[in-house]
Amino acid sequence: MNEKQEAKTKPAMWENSRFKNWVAVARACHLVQQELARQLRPLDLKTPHLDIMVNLVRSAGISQQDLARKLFVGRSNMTMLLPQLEKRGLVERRADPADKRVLRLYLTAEGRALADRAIVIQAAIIDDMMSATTPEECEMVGDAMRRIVARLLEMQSAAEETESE
Amino acid sequence: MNEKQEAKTKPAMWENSRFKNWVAVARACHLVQQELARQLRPLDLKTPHLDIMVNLVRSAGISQQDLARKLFVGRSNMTMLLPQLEKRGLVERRADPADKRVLRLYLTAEGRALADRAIVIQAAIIDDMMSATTPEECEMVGDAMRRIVARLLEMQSAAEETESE
DNA sequence: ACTATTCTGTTCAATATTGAACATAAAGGA
DNA sequence: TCCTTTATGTTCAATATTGAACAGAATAGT
Repeated sequence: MNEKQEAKTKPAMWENSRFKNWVAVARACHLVQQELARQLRPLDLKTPHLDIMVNLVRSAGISQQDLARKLFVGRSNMTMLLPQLEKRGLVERRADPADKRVLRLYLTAEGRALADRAIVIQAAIIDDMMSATTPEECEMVGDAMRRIVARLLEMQSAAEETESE
Repeated sequence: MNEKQEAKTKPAMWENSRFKNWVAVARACHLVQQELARQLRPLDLKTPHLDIMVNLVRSAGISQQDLARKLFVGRSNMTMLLPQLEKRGLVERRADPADKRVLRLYLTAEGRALADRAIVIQAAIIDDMMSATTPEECEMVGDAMRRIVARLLEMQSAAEETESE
């Protein structure tokens, strides 16, 4: 009831606690990205590159498509970014003999070494800022976010179905 | 083989609960942005435009610089985006008579009307996904995030000082 | 009053990201 | 087998974002 009223009446949107609290989440995300970008500058890495490399550490041999899906970005984005990393000798793309369409991705030794250094930096930032929470809070935030992600993925699938119809 | 190497070199960064939980936060933010962008498409609005207009609803007459600071983006970003909104007749930029450097920003009636429609959409998404949390959780997430933001702003100021020195 | 410094907004080049259209490879159905 | 559909990666144009360098206006120190 309260929520429905708020949704209709314009002025009190900022006192909607869900709205207000989410704004804080978005702000935090934005600032983390900026801080990470700043600290990665000496390594000549941008955050999207790090995202890719982090995933390759865990999922060597993944295809570009699957990597894009994991990162929630478009395939074309991978097509743009991966050749850069390949030219720097950080990533290797090997054709899959079984399916000639797919390119399988691997970190080189150099890529792995750089990824390790970058991950240390990223973990340090996260560790620092998350020390503003108690372990219980941190866990609860994570749980809540995983449920929210699940809900958003539902919305996403629903939208895709509606669109294809 | 590959997995054993991982376990040795990196003592499982992925099991660091702070890291893991933050990943969920980042994923949620990313997906919200996408869902919002999709639902704003019919209004021909992008999320950065909405961010600007939302802030102008609350802070009419703000300067470009102050707006950029509120949004944690560069001044040049405002210089790029605002003329677009001005040409569409959604935003007005008036020179400040007291200080000839600054441009003060206002929503037009049309801009206000469009902002209202967009805000309803945004609030609906947030309301939907945050319904995956209890009110207590939602409040706790907000509190934790505000502390994290404060910590990140400290890091930011520290970095700026170090740089200027 | 004058100079140096700071502040506001702009320009510009570089990069990230997206969606649509495309080409090729694989899979499925008749 | 042949045709249709689906999947993977690429190309391309459009847009967002940034940081550095800049011009003009205001401020402070002298």
